[in-house]
Amino acid sequence: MSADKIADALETDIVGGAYHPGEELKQGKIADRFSVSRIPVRDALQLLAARGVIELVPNKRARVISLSASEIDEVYALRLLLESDCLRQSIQNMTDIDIGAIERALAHSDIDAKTERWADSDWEFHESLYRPSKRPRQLAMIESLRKTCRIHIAGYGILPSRTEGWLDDHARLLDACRSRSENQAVNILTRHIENARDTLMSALPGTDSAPHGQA
Amino acid sequence: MSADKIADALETDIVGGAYHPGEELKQGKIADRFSVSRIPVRDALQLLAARGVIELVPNKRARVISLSASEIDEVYALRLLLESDCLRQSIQNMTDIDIGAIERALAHSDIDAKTERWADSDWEFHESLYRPSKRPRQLAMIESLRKTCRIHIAGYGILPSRTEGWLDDHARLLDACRSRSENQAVNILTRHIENARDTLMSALPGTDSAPHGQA
DNA sequence: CCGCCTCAAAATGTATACATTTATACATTT
DNA sequence: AAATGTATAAATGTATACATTTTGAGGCGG
Repeated sequence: MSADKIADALETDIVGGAYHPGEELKQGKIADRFSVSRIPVRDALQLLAARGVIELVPNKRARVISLSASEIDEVYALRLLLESDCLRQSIQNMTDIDIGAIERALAHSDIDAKTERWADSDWEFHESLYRPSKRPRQLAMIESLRKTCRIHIAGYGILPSRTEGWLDDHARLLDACRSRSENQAVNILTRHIENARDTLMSALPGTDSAPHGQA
Repeated sequence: MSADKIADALETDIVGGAYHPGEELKQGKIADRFSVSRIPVRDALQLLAARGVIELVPNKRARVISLSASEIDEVYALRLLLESDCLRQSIQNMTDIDIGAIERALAHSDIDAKTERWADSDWEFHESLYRPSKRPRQLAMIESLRKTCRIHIAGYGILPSRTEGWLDDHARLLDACRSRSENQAVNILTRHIENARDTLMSALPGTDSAPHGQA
């Protein structure tokens, strides 16, 4: 098993909530688990650090990222900026074929609602929304920021209780795309993301139910 | 010499134009140069890949990034989005102390105009503009995108011939900050960045003087 | 003359062994 | 008992040696 595969496996575990934010990853343990030496494990950890999944300080143990409230707030501000712009670009380029792909992604996420695959399907839907923008780098940034959020959501055990509301947002986003209503789509998306932000913020350890307060 | 230092030294060389886009970096050569084994060199290369300075594919040689015209176009689109937003946030938080820091950075970049230190001073000025935004993550993204541009500018041997115009833009940006004119500042910044983009695009190998054409 | 295959040289990937740094537990002191 | 210093254990960083993959040159055939 090579560094890439190890990184992918670890990332799946981390975004799935098997490790919570701040938890340590020891090279030796991981090497044993995958039956390799520590060298490819080190490479894998570097890759995860590059993807923003773990934090790596020389001579210290690797840790799953753990963001403060204000850091999470900035991440969501960046998501609002990048995803809104991406959606605008996307709608401007959107063909009927793209609409079809979004419809399929919506149906798929409908099936996976309330299951453990929800997060994956949710991302697939948004990716289908953003892909027509033809902005691969921007899309990668968005995916990375979303992964950051997901690690915290999974790590703090936030259940997908509001899945219905989110599915509803998705359906309305699709409608806005069908009619090429840029502003309407961006409005829906903005509320969608702000909603997710507040859900996460109020579940943060230390802050008890303070939806978007201090910064 | 450890991985961090090696990465920093290599990055300085690359953004300084010692390597041009697409050029190969061989682990063995670098290891000899710094009198270490290939292990810390590999770590350094991973760090540079994480910073977006080189491209790293398993079993292949490391290469300095080399972006196509459309990729560079996307990078500038992202810069326009992120830097404009950052400047707005910054001006909203800006104190007189911050203004003073911008004034000093402007004076410093004035001194370094037309020297090889221009690029560093230019970044210092923009950093002083953006720092009051209190968006460290957004600032890091901007710095990374700018570094990407700088690698290509340096690698294709674009001389700082238009430095006076850019210094003028900086002075006008400072004025706009003094009067807290968000829109005016963003307008100046937008033209400033678009100007730099067109300068780079028309110097790209393969495209001869086509300022912002196909995408 | 161009394209393709083969094979040796070179570069990257990995395991093992060892050095260095960090962390934990324990004893000591106040 | 709390705080501090020290020693032992554990984890990370690096060098060397070897396996694997890529690459590039040369020869072969079209």
